[in-house]
Amino acid sequence: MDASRTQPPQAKALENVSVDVVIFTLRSHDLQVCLVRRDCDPFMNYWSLPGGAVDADETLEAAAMRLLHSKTGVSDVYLQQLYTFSNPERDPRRRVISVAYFALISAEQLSAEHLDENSESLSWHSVFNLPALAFDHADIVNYALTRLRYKIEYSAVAFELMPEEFTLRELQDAYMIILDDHTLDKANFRKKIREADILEGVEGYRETGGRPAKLYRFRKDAQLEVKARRIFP
Amino acid sequence: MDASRTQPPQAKALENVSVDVVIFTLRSHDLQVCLVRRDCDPFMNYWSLPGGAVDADETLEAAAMRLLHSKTGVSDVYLQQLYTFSNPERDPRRRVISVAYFALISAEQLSAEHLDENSESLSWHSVFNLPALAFDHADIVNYALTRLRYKIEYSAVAFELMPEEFTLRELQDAYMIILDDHTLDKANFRKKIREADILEGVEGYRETGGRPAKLYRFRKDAQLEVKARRIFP
DNA sequence: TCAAAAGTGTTCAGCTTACACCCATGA
DNA sequence: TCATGGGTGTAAGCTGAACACTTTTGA
Repeated sequence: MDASRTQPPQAKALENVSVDVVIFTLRSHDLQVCLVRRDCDPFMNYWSLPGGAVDADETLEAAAMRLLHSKTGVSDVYLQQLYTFSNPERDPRRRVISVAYFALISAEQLSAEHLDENSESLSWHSVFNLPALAFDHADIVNYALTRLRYKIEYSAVAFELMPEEFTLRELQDAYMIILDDHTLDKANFRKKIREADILEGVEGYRETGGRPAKLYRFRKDAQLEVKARRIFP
Repeated sequence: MDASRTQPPQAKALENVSVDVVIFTLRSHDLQVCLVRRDCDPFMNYWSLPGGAVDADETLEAAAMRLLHSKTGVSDVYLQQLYTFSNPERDPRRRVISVAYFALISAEQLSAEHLDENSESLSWHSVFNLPALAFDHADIVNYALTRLRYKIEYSAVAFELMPEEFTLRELQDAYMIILDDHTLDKANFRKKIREADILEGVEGYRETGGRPAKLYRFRKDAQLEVKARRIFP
């Protein structure tokens, strides 16, 4: 979407195609998406998803990755195609179909500058309390959230949102926040993770209010399987 | 794909976007896809998926439906977006991204003329024995098949491939053909279908080699839920 | 009365769910 | 020693797989 702003139309960009990216992260016990504020019409001053044009010689995924990097400073990110939106009226200026992607970034990966809360043009918003969004971007975010929730049940994508090292409680919190279901049973959750055989213990413990919690990280070799293998039965 | 052949580029068609449709049907104990033979370069004489350009004022889904109707004479069909393919080299002539859809049609819906086996330009091929396909169409078919197999496990899409009335054995055969797994247990399959509560009995029986089989049809009100509800646990 | 296919009931293993309990730490 | 949160074991219940069995037809 909105190719003209983030990247002026060039001879070498595709005319009727754009890419929008729903970038999720977990911050302060909340699932948040990256939004940018529009500085021109239509939808001036509305928040919208990061989006832009596709170069003539790049894949859609490369375009999404490029955008992601320009907005967050991060590369090497989990990125997946979501859906292609094509309502002819979705952009009032001209016909643009938008290929939506969703990305998962851990808060750890985000550098301080990109996390600056006071930025006028880019900030992170709770998916549970979104402002009015430009174009059909509210639909896109909702769909991305639905897909994330499905995916988390059978694959290990949740780890893409976790820091390098984490406790089992922190992982369970992540699941509960994403699913918006805070009733998961601790013992059963741990058993499920143990049987999936995707974690390995690391040295050290996290200080908590009570007994210190063991730290884990994602097994490197399991990480490679994330996109392919079905982790949970 | 291949916008230039099935529909000459017009001022009102999108330049860099096309739609390809993987049309599945069940015929003679086989899962088949509809293919058209190319009559010009590139990939002259290769088989390819039905595809075409998108008009400036129609959605991608409408374009896919229009194509589907022109090739099969059928409307009111199960149609779902699959994936958007964007490799810059996928069409050697120019940059075209292709939004792939998959459609499910029962053999009953297809009129005799469209089923003509001897047609030089359009015919149905077993997914288990495909010819070499033009462009990246083999990838598209494979991906569609994977998705169909997933979907059949938790939703009622298989019914889209069945005739109006059918026996439980015929339904089980459909599942086994699609999954390419001919070991499903009869009793367990029937129990699963019964518990899903999506069928209703109709008058009459199908003559078979042994005891006649009761005929069923899909419950009309359940049909509305197909796209939304998760039928199987 | 036998073959063929429809249709049903029952057992057993494995998994999920719920819940109770113990452990380690700091105040 | 008590509150807090980490960590584990187990019994009950449910689900799915395997299989044996009965029923109804035509030859």
